[in-house]
Amino acid sequence: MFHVGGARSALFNWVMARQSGGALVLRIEDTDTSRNRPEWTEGIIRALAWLGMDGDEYEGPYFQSAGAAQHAEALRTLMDQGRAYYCDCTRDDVIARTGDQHKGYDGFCRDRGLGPGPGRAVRFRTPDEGQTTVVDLIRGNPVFENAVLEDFVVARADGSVTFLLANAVDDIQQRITHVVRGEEHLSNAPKQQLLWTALGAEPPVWAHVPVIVNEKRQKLSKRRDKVALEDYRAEGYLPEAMRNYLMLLGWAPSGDREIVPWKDIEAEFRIEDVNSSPAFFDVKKLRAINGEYVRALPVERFAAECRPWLDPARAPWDSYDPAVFERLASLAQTRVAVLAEIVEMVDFAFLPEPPFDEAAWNKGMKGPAAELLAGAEDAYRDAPWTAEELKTRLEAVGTAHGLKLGKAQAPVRVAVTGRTVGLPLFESLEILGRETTLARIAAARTRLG
RNA sequence: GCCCCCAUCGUCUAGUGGCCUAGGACGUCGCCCUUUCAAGGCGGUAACACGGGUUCGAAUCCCGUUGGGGGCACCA
Repeated sequence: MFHVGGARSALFNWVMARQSGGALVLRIEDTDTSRNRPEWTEGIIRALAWLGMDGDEYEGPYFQSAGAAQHAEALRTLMDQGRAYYCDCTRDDVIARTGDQHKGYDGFCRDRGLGPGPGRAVRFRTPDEGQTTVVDLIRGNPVFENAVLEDFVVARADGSVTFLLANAVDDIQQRITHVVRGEEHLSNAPKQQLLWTALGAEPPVWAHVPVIVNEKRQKLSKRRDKVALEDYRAEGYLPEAMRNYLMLLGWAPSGDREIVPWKDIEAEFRIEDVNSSPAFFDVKKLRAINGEYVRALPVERFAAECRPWLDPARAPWDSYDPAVFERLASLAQTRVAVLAEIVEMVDFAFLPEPPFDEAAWNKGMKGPAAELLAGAEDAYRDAPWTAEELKTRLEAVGTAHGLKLGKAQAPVRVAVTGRTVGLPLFESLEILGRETTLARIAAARTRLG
């Protein structure tokens, strides 16, 4: 599962790396062995590739767990400097003492001089005074009082180091100059910076990207919101549209433009211009933008992009004819905003029977539907099978009943396609062919009684 | 509770002291086109959270208020 927020951060990182000629490094932060799956990495790589980031666009992936030796060494350095100490407090101990779940560590073991042992973690001794200023390209330079920074854990009781330390060590070693990540990490920045300094390095420049929120203005969460890039991909959002939209969240290209070629984005983007307030993930807008991209596709490309959704393995029909779809594609292109929608747009042509929908049937078969269908059947039996002719003949049938084409076509549409709305009717009939069309009209007449 | 952040139409944004009776896009509404539905065209709707300053002048700068958000794990 690749979170859309992560995707946006990745995009920002990517663009910045390309602009500066620097390298983008992909690091899998797997220091917590208890919650890690190798296949997740594959998913991340696949998602990045879908967005346009092939393996040659970044260095790595590096696995953080592979650096355990250096992490351990850094830990020793901190111990030797007296910047870290052993602690045997459990979380419950701390809460019992402070009476507050969210108060952070109280420094109980700071000067107990504990040695290593089972159940003992290592905490970093944060300075009692002074301030830590985080140089952040997006939110100015937030200042943190060192005194309010708790003594955080840098190594677990089992000896493994935590994310904070591992990151600092790896960042220093990989000579990271810019850290661009979600705002939820902002409060980690001063801690990590303290670590960088303690390890003798000059801290990087940060950019904490505002979170993406839902309609209730809360950070998008896997639990309650649709956040997986893969889900959008499966619905038929185009990667070009997705990355264009993601870049629009918190940033805007020059001029009154929104649909912008990627090369322009790459040329114009500046992390300093990213808004510092949270942005709502508006699927309606995403959809609109996707529609623009879909319509801009050459029709052959459009047809090719639709293929996965039409494949009998996935579609509700057993077999389908690519030649038929090719003829329908141009009719469907302006009517599809998200590729998955192609299925119900053209299913009438591949299903043995038109799909039946009670509401559609009732709506389409109102009034003189029976007479209209009878008239159409007669008119079509020997008609030259062209859309033009089919239209003219049904028009005449309608006129005989005092109806305009808009009304007269309704029963035929429902009889043949099963729906009240859809592709242009006469063109569809032409492609469907006389035999099927007539058979469906006859079937509908029977059903009508 | 503590730390940090944020605040322009419903939404994403433009705007960096006069060009702003605040622009664009999505949404929404209406009209046109029309074989349904889209697409397309035209038009409407709708915002500087509030209160104080600073200034000749403030959406833009400062302070406060209110409101929202993020974080406070031996997760990352």
